[in-house]
Parts: sequence; structure tokens; C-alpha cells
Amino acid sequence: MKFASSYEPGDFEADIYAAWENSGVFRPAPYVEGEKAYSIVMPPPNANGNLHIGHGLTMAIEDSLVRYHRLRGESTWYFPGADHAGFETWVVYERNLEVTGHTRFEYSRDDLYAKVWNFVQEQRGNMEKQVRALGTSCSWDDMTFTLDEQVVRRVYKTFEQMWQDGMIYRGEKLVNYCPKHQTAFADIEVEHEDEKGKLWDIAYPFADGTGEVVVSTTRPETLFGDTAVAVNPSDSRYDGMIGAMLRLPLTDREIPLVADEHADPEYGTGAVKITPAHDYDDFEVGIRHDLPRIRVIDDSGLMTGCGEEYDGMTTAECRKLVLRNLKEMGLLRGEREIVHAVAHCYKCGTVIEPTLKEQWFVDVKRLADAAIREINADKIKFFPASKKKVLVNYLKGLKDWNISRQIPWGIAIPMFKLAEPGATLPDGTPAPDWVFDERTQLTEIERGGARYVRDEDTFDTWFSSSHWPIVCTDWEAQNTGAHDLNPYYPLNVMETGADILFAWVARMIMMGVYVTGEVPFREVYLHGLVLDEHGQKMSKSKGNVINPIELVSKYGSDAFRLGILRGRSAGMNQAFSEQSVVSGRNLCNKLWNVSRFIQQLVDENENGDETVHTFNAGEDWICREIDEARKLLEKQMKEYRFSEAVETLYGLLWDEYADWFVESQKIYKNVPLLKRTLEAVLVLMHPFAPFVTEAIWQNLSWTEGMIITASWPERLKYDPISAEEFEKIMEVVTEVRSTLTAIPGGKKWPMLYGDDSLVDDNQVLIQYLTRVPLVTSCEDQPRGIRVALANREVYLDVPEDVVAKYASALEERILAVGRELDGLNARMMNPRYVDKAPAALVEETRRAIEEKTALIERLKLERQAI
RNA sequence: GGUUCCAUAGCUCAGUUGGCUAGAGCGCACGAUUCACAUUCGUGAGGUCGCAGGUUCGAGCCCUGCUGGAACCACCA
Repeated sequence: MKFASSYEPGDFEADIYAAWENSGVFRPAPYVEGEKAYSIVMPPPNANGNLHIGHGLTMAIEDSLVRYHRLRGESTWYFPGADHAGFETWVVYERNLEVTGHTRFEYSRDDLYAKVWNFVQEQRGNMEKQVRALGTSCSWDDMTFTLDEQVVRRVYKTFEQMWQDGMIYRGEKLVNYCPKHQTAFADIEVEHEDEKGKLWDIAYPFADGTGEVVVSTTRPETLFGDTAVAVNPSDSRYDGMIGAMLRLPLTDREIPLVADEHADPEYGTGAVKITPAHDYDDFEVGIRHDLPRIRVIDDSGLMTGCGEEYDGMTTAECRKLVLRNLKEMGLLRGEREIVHAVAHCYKCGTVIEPTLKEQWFVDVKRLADAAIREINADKIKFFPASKKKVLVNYLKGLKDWNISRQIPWGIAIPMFKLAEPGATLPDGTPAPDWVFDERTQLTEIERGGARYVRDEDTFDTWFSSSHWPIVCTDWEAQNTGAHDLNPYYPLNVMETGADILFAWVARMIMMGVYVTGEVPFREVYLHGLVLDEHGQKMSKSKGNVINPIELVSKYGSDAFRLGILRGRSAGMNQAFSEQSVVSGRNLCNKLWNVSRFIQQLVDENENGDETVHTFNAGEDWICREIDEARKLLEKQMKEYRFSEAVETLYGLLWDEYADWFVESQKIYKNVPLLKRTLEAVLVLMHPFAPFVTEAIWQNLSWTEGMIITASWPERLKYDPISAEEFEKIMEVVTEVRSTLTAIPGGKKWPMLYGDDSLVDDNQVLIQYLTRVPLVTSCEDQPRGIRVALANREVYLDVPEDVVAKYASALEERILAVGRELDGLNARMMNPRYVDKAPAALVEETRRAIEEKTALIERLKLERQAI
């Protein structure tokens, strides 16, 4: 006997995964022109990291989809990946470096790159192992690392195209700058948090001594960078003063009072100091009024150019000193508590210093407009649908994208700067300041006789990862000529977390449309966050992090997948607990034991004793149920309704297959059908529980090949009338069971029946399922308690004294049926219902009324008898 | 300030063209058990579907308003 009495996932999973992987089934079946292909990419987990619960959900969803489509015979391609995770990895590495007493500034970029490369290689491997442990059936041969040569090549090509299209520019703009990591960020990488702060009022006297303007600010230390004070043009308090010069306290500079809409008369004093080099709004004001930009905070976050007294201080130290000095001078006029949003580095929490820097920007307008056009033309279907609006709304307001980072770990920006400004080419024309060149391994190149030096920045990781569908499907190589040569691009679906809709999904769409002219995927499924069992966000500091791999080793991969998908719907943040995994484990064990039992029956009947009989033991009924479940699953998979799909499978296996059909088959065995139906159930469950279904498939004596490449069940044939009949038997059984429990004493009583061929034909089955001691005809002499079945005469042979004890249960039953009947009657009495509702519905109501009326009459008779 | 989502049983959640008595798992109560499975089986209790209106023969579902929560975006000095 190959089947142990319970399913032990640890005994099978590793071997099964290896068998799948070695047999090559993870690779797509050769694509046949005109047939269906199915492609999906894995959002690449950090190459040197470990999987967290979100990855667990991603893999569960994606692999279920992939296995489902593979079973349906589609050429299915699931592309795995590993992310160099530019900034994330760099932060980890830099911390390690600091522990050894070194800093990044001791090394060249190329050295650092090599060091991090080695670091990642040493750390690498866990992630891939964990992806395998989750059962992910991706095509490992096509594993792509985000720093692989073909990725870099593709990114450079796009960048060059954008450069030529005039969409890339280098600009001195305010960028989000983290003084700790000393790099700039895109807007999306900055986290805003409401914080308590103070708003100070500071007097700026007029240069001519005729008075003063009091400004309100949260950042007094940036005063040294002020180049104007602005008031609202409509603010009558400042009539006639616009254009006057003010003396900037603590300095010997004079700055103008300007009128600008930016100043809100309602806020503070209505006057705002303008520091174009350190504030986004002020930068804009500065452009409007042609103001100079003075940097007073350097790249390390220290004060600079403010005079000896202040230079070299941190911003906090400087703020204190400035306030003290202003107070002594009598210029500090007020101070109040406020709450305002402060930007933080998403990695270290350091306050982001908006800083004036030269950076590479992508002019996103053209990209965003094209993306919006495709999205609005419904070229991409969103799950949940509401994300479409959210995304369009985001794209509409998108500002130019800063793509350069001052960290060494990443793809080098392929731009070189003219070494000697103003140099001319041999033909006398001025040499361009910047040239594109892919030879980023060189620090210096020569172009047209001029010398150029490499830009030391690297790309924002989202710039390269926005190419992911293009790179994974090798779009370029496949599409040199005609456009639709590659059946795997666009991807069928992009599955990822709703939290990176903007950072990643939006950019993939923009880039896909720009590079290929086509959206990169036809559907987007976004999952929500996995929260802890109390609905709290998981975090290390809260200590409520659940490790998916631990759950896998404790309960099995399938249990984890079933558990995490249970109750999961698109876009929703949802609580998750170990309990749901336990429930998944139980399901696997149930499936295992059903299979074990059926194998036993097969073994016992292997000598051809597979009699086909005339009794109805649910054969047609189970075929119908399996068929219905199959159709339902197909619909649910198409609509990404995982919660319901898992429900469907639970119901099919547990309630229908095991509790009714297999139970019934203990009386009348139809071995060929047991085999066929078990196969169908296994295949239907395979996408969600790949290991246990494969383990069973391998253990069963009659199955061939591997279930992973089996075929999705065909339509099962059944006689609908016979299926209905079994349902009637189920009704009898359920009602008898229920009545038995309602009778005080907890005893099983014999069952009697009147003139009833259905019961007559299925006596043995009914007796087995109800566990009554006897089922026999009452031969026109009914006695005992009549079971509440409308069109059937079924009795429990209970002595008079026990019948009397049943009275209260009967009374309750009469009331319940009465309430139902009242509801139905009320509906029927409404002439507009009869008039307007669909005829079939009205007819159904009519029939229900008839049935309930008959039932209640009989129950009342019964009551009288007692 | 803007956008979006959520509110259904004690808990976690399903519920998509509006249709019969609103479902599941867990938990709870009562009962069962000589072999496929205690990781089991049977029976049951528990919900005016956040509140107030509206549309409709009919609303958990559609519309309006309100209350309470969450997420994201945003330059508030």
C-alpha cells in the first residue's frame, strides 16, 4: 500500500518539484500558430533577499493561473526573475560597509559595483529555493536577472531613442535628496507623513527703514537662501509695497517683496519667504520672478554659504542658532504649533531635503498621454476595475521623472560629459555637452575628437524594470519584422501588488507603449496587502511578520496556497492567519484519504468485478456536480475570483464528492466511474494544490504520466433525471437525519415509507446514509412521526410517548414554514409582481407556494395527531 | 486639498448583468464513531447586510446624503 493514512507533504514535495523541473514541463509547449498562448511574468523578487508573505501570495495566485492554463493545453510561459533591487540592496551593502569602518567615498564606482556584485552573488540562492518550495512552475531556463546583459542592452536602446526623441533632459531642478544616502529620489520614493512642527513669524525690515514685513516659516534656517518675500497680489495689507527691498536678517543682503499667487493671505502672516533652492513651491515662484537660487545646504545635509558662524552645522543646529539670534535682535515675532506633511526617505526615514541638483529627467508627458489613451481605449482590463480610474488620475498629474540616482549599484547611465566645456569639433562646430554612449565600462571616451567623461549616476530601478515584459518575452528578437510574431507579448496578465500600481505598473504601460506601440499586458490583477490576523499591517517592529516558508514546512506548500487564497479578492487588503493554512492542510488530507479509499476499492475489484448496477448511488448526480464545478471554475478563473474558486473546490471535494458520492458508493460500487471522477477532481484541484494532487496521481495504480500535464476535464455525460432523483434521495436523508436529532433521546428509529418507488428502490442506501436500523414499507399503516417532506410519505417509527416529546420541535417547524409561506404569498398577492417579474420566476413562486402549503397542511395534521 | 476603497454571523471574509429562505471557513452548542480520513462524520444556533432617503414588482447589490474606518496621491509656507 503506497498510501499512508495521512498526507505528509514533507515526504513528497521536494521530489515532486525536482521531477517536474527535470522533465521540462515548466517550459512552454511549442507554440502552434493560431492556438492559444499564455504568458505571465513574475515580479522579480530581490535576488539576495528572502521571500515574504506578499511573495507567497503572488506565487500562489500566479502559479494557480499558470497551472490552470497549462492544464487547458495552452502554451504556457511563466517567466521568473531576480531583481538587483538597486537602492534596497545598496542600503544593505552600505550598512555592512560602514560596520567594517569604511565609506563609499573610499572607492570608485566600478569598484563598488564589483563589490556589491560579489555580495549579491554570495547572498543569492535563497530566494530561488523558496520560490521552488512554493511550487511555482516557472520556466527556470528563462530566468532573468535585472542586470543581465540583455536587460541593459534594451534599457540603453530605449534611453537612446528617448534621447533622440528629445524626451530626456538634464536639468538643474529641485530633487528629493536624502542626505544620509546622498542620492536623489523620484517623487514616488518619498513618504510624506504628518508631523507636529512649529511655524515661526520673523520680521524682515524694509531696507529704507519704513517698517517691516513679517513672514511665516517652518524652516528658519533656510533664511540664508531667501531671494524674495512673496505676498498675494490681492492682499491689501501690502498695497503699494510690492517691489520694495527688504533687509534679510542675519545677512547683508537685500531681497525684493514680490506679489505671487503662491502666498496664501489666510495662512500665517500672509507673507512667505522664498527659498528657490530648497523648496518646490519657492522654486516655481523663483522661475516666475526670475530669482536667483542660493544653495545653503550641501550634499551631506550641512549648512553652507551662510557665513562662518553657521557653516558646517546640521540644519537642526542651525535652526536653533538662527532662532536665538533673531530673538536677540527682536525679529522673532511669534511661534505656534502646527501639523504639516514632512517628506522622508522611504528607507531610512531621514527627512528629505529638497535640493537643487543636476539630474536626468524624462519628460513624461508624451509617455503618459499615450498610456492614458490606451487605458481609456480599454486595451487593458483591470482587476479590480476601480484601479483604472486611479491609474489614469495618477498619470494625468504625473510630473517629469527623475531617473538618476547617485548610487553605484545599478545600470550605469550611458551618458558622457564634454571634458573641456566650449570645445569645438574638427569641423569647427561646438561639441555637444553630452553624448550618448553604451560603453559605460569606460570612464572616459573620445568622440569626434573631443574628450568626454562618464556620468557616474545609475538608473532608477523603475526605469529598467518598466521594460520587464519586453525583456522577458524577448520582444525585440521576436519582432524584427511583422508585429505579431511573438504570441507571448503582450502578456496575458500582469499580476502584482496594488501598492506598486504607480511605481511599476504605470511605468510598464508607458514604456511598453513607447517601445512596442502596444500595451505590455492585456489584463492587470492587483492583489492587496496580506495583513496579520487582526488586520494590522505586518512589520518587523510590530513583530507580527508571518514567514511563508515556515508555514510551508509546517503544513505543506498546498496548504499554504489554499490558505492564503481563501477569501482573497482583487485589490483588498486582507487579514491572514495560520488557521486558514490549517484548513488548507485538512483539505489536502481529505483529498489524500478519498484517493486512498478509492484505490482500495479499485484493488478489491481489480478482477473485473466492476458491476454496473441499476441503483442510483449518485453516479449521474456527481457527474453533473463535477461538470457544474468545472464550468464555474472556468468562469471564476477568467474573472480572477480566487476566493470563490477555492470555495468551489472545497465544496466539490468535501460536501459533494466525499460526503455524498463516495459515501453512497460504499453501497453500490461503480469502480470505473470512481476512477474517472477522482481523476477529474484531482485535475480541477491541481492548480491550487499542485503537490498533493501530483503525489496522489503518482500513487494511484491506473493513472499515467504527470498530473501537471494532464488534460482539463472534458464535459462529463450524465442523465439529468437520474441526477435529480439522487437529489431527492439526499433530501430524504437530510430530513430524516434532522428529524432524528430533533427527537429527544438521540436514538435512531426505524424508517417507514408509503407508496414511494424512489425510497423503495433505494432502501439500502438510505438506511446506510441515515444510519437508521431499518427502512421498510409501512404497508398503508403509517405510524410514528411523519418526516417533513412535501411529496413523500416517510415516517419514523417512534412510540406514542416519544412522539409527544417531539411536539415542540414540530411547532417550531410549522412556524418556520408558515413564515416562508407568508413571504411567498405576499409576493404573489402583489399584482405588479405577477405582471412585471419574469414569467419563469412567477411560476417558480407559484410552485413553491403549492409545495409549502402541502407541507404545512401535513405538519398541522401531524400536530393534531399528537 | 484630491482620488479610491471598505462597513454583511462572535472572528476573517465571499456575494458582478437587482430575483426565491443572504453563504463559506474558523469559533460555539448538541450528538456520532469497528477500520478512507478525529487533519473525521451528523445536526443546529447565530445576520433589520453602518445610518437615512430614493429608483424598482423586487435592493446587500443601483442613485443621493450622512456616519465611521483604511489606503494612495499632493508643494501647503
